[in-house]
Amino acid sequence: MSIPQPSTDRLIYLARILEGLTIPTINSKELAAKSGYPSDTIRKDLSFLDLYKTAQEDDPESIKVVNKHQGKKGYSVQALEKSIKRTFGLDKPRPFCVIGLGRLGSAFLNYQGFENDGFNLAAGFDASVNRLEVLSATVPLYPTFKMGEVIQRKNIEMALLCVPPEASAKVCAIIIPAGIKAIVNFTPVILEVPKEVHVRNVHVGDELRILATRLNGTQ
Amino acid sequence: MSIPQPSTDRLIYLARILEGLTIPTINSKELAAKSGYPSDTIRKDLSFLDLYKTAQEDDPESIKVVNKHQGKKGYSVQALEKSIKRTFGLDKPRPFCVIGLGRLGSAFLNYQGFENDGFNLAAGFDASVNRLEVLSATVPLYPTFKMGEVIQRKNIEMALLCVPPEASAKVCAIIIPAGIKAIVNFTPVILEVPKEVHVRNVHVGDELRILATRLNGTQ
DNA sequence: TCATTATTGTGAAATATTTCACAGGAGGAA
DNA sequence: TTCCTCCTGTGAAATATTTCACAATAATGA
Repeated sequence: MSIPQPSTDRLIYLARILEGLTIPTINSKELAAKSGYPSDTIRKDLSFLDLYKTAQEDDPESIKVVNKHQGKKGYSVQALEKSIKRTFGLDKPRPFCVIGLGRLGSAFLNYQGFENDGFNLAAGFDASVNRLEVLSATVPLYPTFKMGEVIQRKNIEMALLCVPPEASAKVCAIIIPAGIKAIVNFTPVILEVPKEVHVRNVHVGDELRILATRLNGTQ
Repeated sequence: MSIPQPSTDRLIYLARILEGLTIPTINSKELAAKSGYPSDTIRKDLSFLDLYKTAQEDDPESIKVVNKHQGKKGYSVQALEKSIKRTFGLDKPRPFCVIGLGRLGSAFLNYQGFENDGFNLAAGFDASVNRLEVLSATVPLYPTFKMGEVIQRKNIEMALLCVPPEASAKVCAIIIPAGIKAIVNFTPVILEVPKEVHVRNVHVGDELRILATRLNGTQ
């Protein structure tokens, strides 16, 4: 029995909220206020988690405190966060790469949050050797012609695609055979990929459009 | 009777696909192949549009060609794109602003696509006067202390929030009373806003996490 | 012209998701 | 301890969304 996609999305958002908290416990109403989701929906979502299991493995003594009914206290923030990450396999870091090191791509080289997010930036690629020489990063950087080989060798399955629009199709033709299974696409191009490859498009114009429909009262 | 949110999201994505096409017509199966959505779902989504109306107002003669059954030809790409934009009020440009002109925020000052997306970048704001002097842009730039006044005077309702995380709450406290009703939030902070203000979070870490759950086969 | 074929548009059925509502258990007060 | 209150966890009901399936209709070709 699998977790519904809308629940998955909400739970990942809740994990982000929990990460930012310093209090020890929180109840479903407080989570509702912070997230904007109804507390019923949140409780239902949480019922898909392996809360009990997490508690048990971490510390058998803590079961009572960590989960199942806790009377008036709500949930342990820490246990909840762990449980969400564990349920979705986000507790062991996955390697990923950045392709295209222009304004946006190179900004990711300096972003300090990926470790905490559960990911490991394992490589950066760019077509311009000049650019690679100018950039200083703790991450290993490679020219495009080594991309396929490096992805394969390092077992990288995820990529941030930050190349100019005209390069996106060519890049996909290299990285997908090399083993990439998930792409965060920052180009405005619609990628045509096999259906086993997952894509999330990040497009400011579309975000603005979705918001605009809400301002309209259409929808 | 309103259009379901999932349909709205898909239609906006379809509009993006249609913008990139040079062919005159397309059918639901071809749209399915390009978008990844089932053709039935697409046809159902399109049934919410005011296709007929669009054709009529643009050119009374074109009704037959533009929509309703077209036999084996499918839809007019142009008419479909227009209809989606019209249905959601995306056909007249809306002003918006960029707040925080660091790496990411300043990149938006040079992005050429907003006009085409249906938006008008009307102002940029940053706390650092030095930074404002260095940046060259066709967009008017202002220091933070003028933000509330400018937003109000220009009737700006939408903002891209690109400030450092610790500044986000303070900024919201200024821009929301000034009239901002929709925010694309690029900070990793969960914004606490009144429920009439719409927020879309753009968070690379969360995108990676959602993709990771799919690689897992969880969900 | 007329038969054939491809494709739309959409009610109705199937499925999925959200909301409800309440039993049951835990904390707190006296 | 005992009662009271609050909050969880979850089936069941309500609602929403997706998929099905097919009548209607336009393009094509004989």
